[in-house]
Amino acid sequence: MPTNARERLLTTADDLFYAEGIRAVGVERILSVSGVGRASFYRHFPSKDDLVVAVLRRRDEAWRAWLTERVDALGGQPLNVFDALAERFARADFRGCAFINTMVETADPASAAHRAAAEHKERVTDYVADLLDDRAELAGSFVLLMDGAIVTAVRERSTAPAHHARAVAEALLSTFQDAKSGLS
Amino acid sequence: MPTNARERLLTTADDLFYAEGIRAVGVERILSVSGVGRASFYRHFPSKDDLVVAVLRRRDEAWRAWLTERVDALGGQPLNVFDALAERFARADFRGCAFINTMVETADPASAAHRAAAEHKERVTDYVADLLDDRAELAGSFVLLMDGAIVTAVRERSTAPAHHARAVAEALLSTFQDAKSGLS
DNA sequence: TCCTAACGGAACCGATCAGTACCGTTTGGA
DNA sequence: TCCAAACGGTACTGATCGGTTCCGTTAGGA
Repeated sequence: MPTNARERLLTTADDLFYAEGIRAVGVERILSVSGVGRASFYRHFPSKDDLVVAVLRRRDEAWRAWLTERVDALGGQPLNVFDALAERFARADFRGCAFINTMVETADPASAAHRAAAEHKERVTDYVADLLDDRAELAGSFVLLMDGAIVTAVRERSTAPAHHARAVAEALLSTFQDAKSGLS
Repeated sequence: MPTNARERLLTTADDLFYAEGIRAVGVERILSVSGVGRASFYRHFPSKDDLVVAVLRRRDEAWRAWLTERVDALGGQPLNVFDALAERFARADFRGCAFINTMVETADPASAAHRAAAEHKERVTDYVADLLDDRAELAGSFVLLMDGAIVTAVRERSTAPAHHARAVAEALLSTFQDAKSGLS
C-alpha cells in the first residue's frame, strides 16, 4: 500500500470498483479500506465522479502497458492478444473489462466516466492496428472478438472464450491471406 | 399500459432498468412512473430483487421470440442473426444487451439475477445451434460474435458492428466449408 | 345488494448515499 | 526550532435507499 493518500485511494477504489461495480461501492467503503480520512479524500478529488475518472485513466495506462508487455513476451504477433486475454481470464478475480463494465453501469454516454472508458477502447484498437500493420478494419474485428471473448468469459468463467476467439481470428486472417494470394 | 398492477410494474421496470440500469432505478421511481401504489408493489413482489428476476425472465421470452421472428423473416439462415442485431442497434433507445448489463451490474455470479441472465445466453446459444444444424462449437463462436458486436455497438452507436460481425462469421463459415470439401 | 379482493396514497422505519465543516496530529523542510 | 502542508477522525447535512404498515377507495362476482 503506497504511503500517500492519493495513491492509496486510487488503488483501493480501482480494486473495489472492478470487483463490485462503481455504484455498489460507496465513498465510506473506500475510506475505511484505504484508511484515508474523509476530508483527505475530498481534498484530492472534488467528487466521487472525479475519482472514478482518475481510476479509469490510471487503469487504461496500466492495462495497455500490460497488454503490450504480454504480447511482446508471447511472440509479438497480432494473434497473441488472445493468448494475453486467456491469462487474464484465468485470474481468480477476473470480472470482465472494467471499461465495458463502466460503460454499462454509467448509462449516460455523455458522462466523463463513459467517455473515458470509450477512449480506452479506441487506444486499444490503435495498438491492435499497429500490430496488424495498420489494417484498421481488421483491427476493429480483432477488438470486437476480444470484447466478445471477455463478455463470454464473464458468464462461462473459463479461458476457453479466448482460445475460441483466437481460432476465429485465425480463420479471418487466412481468409484475408487467401483473398490476397488468390484471384488477383 | 396494461390495467393490472403486476403487468404495469413489469413493463415499467423493464423500460427503466434497460435505459438506466438496475441499481440506478429505485423502487420509488418505478412506483411513480407506473402509477402503482407502494403496498401493491410488495403484494406482487417480495422484494426488488424478485422484480428484477421476473423482468429478466419476461424479457428473455420476448427477446428470443423477437429474434426467431426476425431471422425467419430475413431468410432463416444462421447469418441472419446479425441482420436482426443490426435492426436492434438502429433503435434510438439501444443500450446493449440487458442480460450482459445485468451480469456486469450484478457482480455476484451466484445471485438470482446473474444466473437468470446467464441462462438467457444459454437459450440463445441453443437457438443459434439449431440454426447451424447443431454445430455447437460454431454456435458458440456466433454468440461470441453477437456479444462482441453488441458491446461494440454500445460505444460506437452505429449498426456497423453487426455487419462487421456478420462478415467475420461468413469468413468462419467459409473456412469450415473449405475444411469439409478440402483434405478429406 | 353486499362482500371481498385488488388497489393507490401516505406516513414511517433504519440504513446508506455523497458531500461539508471542524478538529487535533503527524511530518518534513527551512 | 518552527512553520506549514498533509493527514486521519468525527460529527453532521439533506436526500435517497429498500421495505413495512395502515387506511380509505374502487371494482367485480355472487
